[in-house]
Amino acid sequence: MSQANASYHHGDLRDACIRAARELLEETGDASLSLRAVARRAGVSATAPYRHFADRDALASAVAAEGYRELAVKLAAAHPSPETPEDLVEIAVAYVRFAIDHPALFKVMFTEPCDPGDEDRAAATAAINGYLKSIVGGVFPDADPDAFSIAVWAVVHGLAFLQLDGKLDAATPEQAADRVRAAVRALLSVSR
Amino acid sequence: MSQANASYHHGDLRDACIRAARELLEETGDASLSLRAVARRAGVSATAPYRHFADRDALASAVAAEGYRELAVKLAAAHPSPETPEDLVEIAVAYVRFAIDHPALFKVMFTEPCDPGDEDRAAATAAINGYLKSIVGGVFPDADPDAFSIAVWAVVHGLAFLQLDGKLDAATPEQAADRVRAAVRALLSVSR
DNA sequence: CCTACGATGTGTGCAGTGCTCACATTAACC
DNA sequence: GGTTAATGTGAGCACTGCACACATCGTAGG
Repeated sequence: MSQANASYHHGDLRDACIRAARELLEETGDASLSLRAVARRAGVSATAPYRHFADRDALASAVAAEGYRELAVKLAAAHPSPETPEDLVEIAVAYVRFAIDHPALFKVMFTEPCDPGDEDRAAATAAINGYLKSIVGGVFPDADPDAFSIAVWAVVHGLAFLQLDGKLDAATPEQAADRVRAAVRALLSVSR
Repeated sequence: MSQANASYHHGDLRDACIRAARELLEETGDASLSLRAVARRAGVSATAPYRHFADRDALASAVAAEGYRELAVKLAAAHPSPETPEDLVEIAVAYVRFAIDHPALFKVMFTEPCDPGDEDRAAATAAINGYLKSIVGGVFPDADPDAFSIAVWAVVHGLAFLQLDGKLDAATPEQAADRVRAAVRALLSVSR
C-alpha cells in the first residue's frame, strides 16, 4: 500500500487508469480503449486522465508496456531454461496462449499505434527480443542468432495473430496449442 | 464500362466507396477508415454508403477482400511455380513487401474486426491458405502439408507485423527484405 | 403514355469519442 | 498560514457511427 491510499485527490489515478483499461480490455474483448470509458471506470471526470497521459495513445502504450512484462513472465514460466527444440515448442505455445487468454490486450500491444517514442514500451519489447535471442541461441548454437531469433519470434507472433483472426480454425485453446506445436515442430524438426 | 456510367443516381456507389476507401488508406497510412470520410471522398452524403454496406465493418470487409486478392496476385507474381526453398524465400519477401507497400490496407485485412461471416472475405483467405499449402507441399513433399503451410504463413505474417510495428529496425524496404531473407533462410536452409 | 413503386441518395438528429480550455480544489512547500 | 503548483471538473468543439424520415429518380405495370 505504501502511501497510495491517502495521496492527492484520487490516490494514484495513473495506476487506476491502467488498471481500469486492463479490466475493460478483458471484459469487452475488443481493443477500443475509450479514454472516456476508462475515466468512468476509474470514477473520475472524462478529462482527468489527461493529467497523466498526453493522449489516448500514451495510455495505450502504458497498458501495452505492462502487457509486455506479463508476457515475458509467462514465457519464462513456460520453461525456465530451454535446452531442446521441444522446450522451445512449449515457449511458443505459451506465447500463443497469452494471445488467446488476453486477445484485446495483445492487440493493443501489437496493432495499436501507441506512440513509438515511448521508452518504457521500447525497453519492454527489447527485453522480449533479447530473451528470445538468448533462448534460441542456447538451443541452436550453430544458427545465426539474430536471424533465427527474429524468425522464431515471427513464427509465434504470426501464429498468435492467425489464431486471433480465426485462421487456425481451432475451437478450443487446447486445439490451438496443438496447432502451434505441430507448426513449430514442422519447422524445427526438419533442422537436424 | 458496360452500364456503370449512366445508371441510377451515382453510377456504382458501392465500387466508388471501396475505391475511395483504398485511396484514403494509401494516403493517410492509418487504418481508420471513417465511413463519413469515404462518403465525402465519393462525393455523396454521409449516410449514402449505408445503402450498400450494412455498417462500417462491412465496408472494411469488402476492402479487405480486395486486398486479399491483390496479395494473392503479388505472391503468384513473385514466383509462378516455386520448387526450391529459395523460391519460397522470394515469396516470403513478396508477402512482407506487400505489407510494407500497403501498411494501412494490410492492417485492415488482418487487425480490423471486419465481420467474420463475410463469405467473400472467407473465400479470399481460404484461397491464400490453399495456395500456400500447394506451394510448400511442392517444395517440401516430406513435411506435413497442413502444419508446415500454417507455419510458413505464420512466419511471413509475423515478419510482416513485426516490420509494420517497427520491431525489425529496417530503415528501407531493401533492408526489410534482407531481414526477411535471413530469417526465412535461417529456418529453411537448415532443413537439408 | 404515365403512374405507382422500389431502389438509391439526402438531412437531421442522437449518442459516443478525443481533446482544449477556463475554472475549482487541495496537497505540499516556504 | 499563505502561496503555488499539481490535480480534478465542466463546458465545448469537431468528429464519428448509425437510425430515422424524407427526397429523388429509373423502371415496371397499367
